[in-house]
Amino acid sequence: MPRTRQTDLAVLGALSVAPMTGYELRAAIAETLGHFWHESFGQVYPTLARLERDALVRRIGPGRTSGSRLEITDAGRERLRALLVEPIASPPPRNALLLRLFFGNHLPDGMAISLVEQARERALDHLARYAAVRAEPRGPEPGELYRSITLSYGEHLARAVVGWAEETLAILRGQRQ
Amino acid sequence: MPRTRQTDLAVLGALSVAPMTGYELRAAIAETLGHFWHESFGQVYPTLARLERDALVRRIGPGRTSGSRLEITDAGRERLRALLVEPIASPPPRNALLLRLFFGNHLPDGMAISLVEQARERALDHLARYAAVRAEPRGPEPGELYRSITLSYGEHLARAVVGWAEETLAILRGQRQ
DNA sequence: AGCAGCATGTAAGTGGTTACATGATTGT
DNA sequence: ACAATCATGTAACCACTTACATGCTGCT
Repeated sequence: MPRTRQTDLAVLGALSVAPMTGYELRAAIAETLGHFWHESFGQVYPTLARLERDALVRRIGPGRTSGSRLEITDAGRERLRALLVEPIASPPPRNALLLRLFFGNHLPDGMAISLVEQARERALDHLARYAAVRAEPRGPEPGELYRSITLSYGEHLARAVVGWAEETLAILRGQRQ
Repeated sequence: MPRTRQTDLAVLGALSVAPMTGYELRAAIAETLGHFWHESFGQVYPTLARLERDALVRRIGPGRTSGSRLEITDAGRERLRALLVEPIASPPPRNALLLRLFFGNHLPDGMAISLVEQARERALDHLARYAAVRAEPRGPEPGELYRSITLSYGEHLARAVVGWAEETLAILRGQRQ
């Protein structure tokens, strides 16, 4: 079970909400799934072409300006369900921050502290953005519960990073003198 | 600043601790950095060949059975320091679990709950492994502080996942009846 | 003699990024 | 007229995984 067709899942999932052009699709993914998913144009367009060839999506009327919107077909919805229940193949872990920190004794003075501070700041940044999203008024749409659950995941993890960073900074700063 | 040469960093870092064969190197990375880093053989050997060509590592006496150990050179140590201070280029986020959960309303009944349960279990598993590592007796080696810091990161994050999972399970189970 | 573990590599393929090229539409 | 944004794609490249091929060493 390769780690493949993840892009298909994201694309079909997004199109299951509403028909979109490739451009809108990418924007929708960046906006809505942005804090845990990413697709580039170089990935979106070839994927859409393939999905269209396999009749999982279909071209319909024009988008906002030019271009044609793509709509998910029944076969596409079926495919989406099939992809959703496939076991998750996690990519091997690769945490660049921890890799650097692990070799912290080779780091120039103060660098380790600065790395941890940056991590803390980034996490606080994320928390602020999540709070902003939470503040937006929303109706009780069907996907709303699950949107909130993914947001909550981001919040828990960001808070954990802040906690770790503050603990670690206390240790590293204590170590210095 | 491409997301490249991360493998160089991991390899040079590991060799800065002790000379190793490619095989030992890979095992050392899996053991010590295992919870936040990964290298495959198909990556390790070409990298070692390139580093040797660039005189950042050098072949020395045989390993435990056959094969030759590789030692980091002064140029290699310099390179390592240079890589360590390079800004971190994070790969775009791609969380397969959240992607599935986000489209949770397309998931068959009970599937969302099962996904969250699995995530909880995996996190508990990680915590158990971290605890085992903590229990191993260790001397106050130079890298020990930083090893502990990366472990602590793993612990904070795993606890966050457990917390999120339990909160989420309560919500999803409440929703069902 | 045979097996487990040590050791080294290559080849093919994949998923993905980045940069480039191009053009239409809308608002100012 | 011009700029910004909408829109669609391609080409080159990259890191990485997987699978395969090969052979040595030490133990039983």
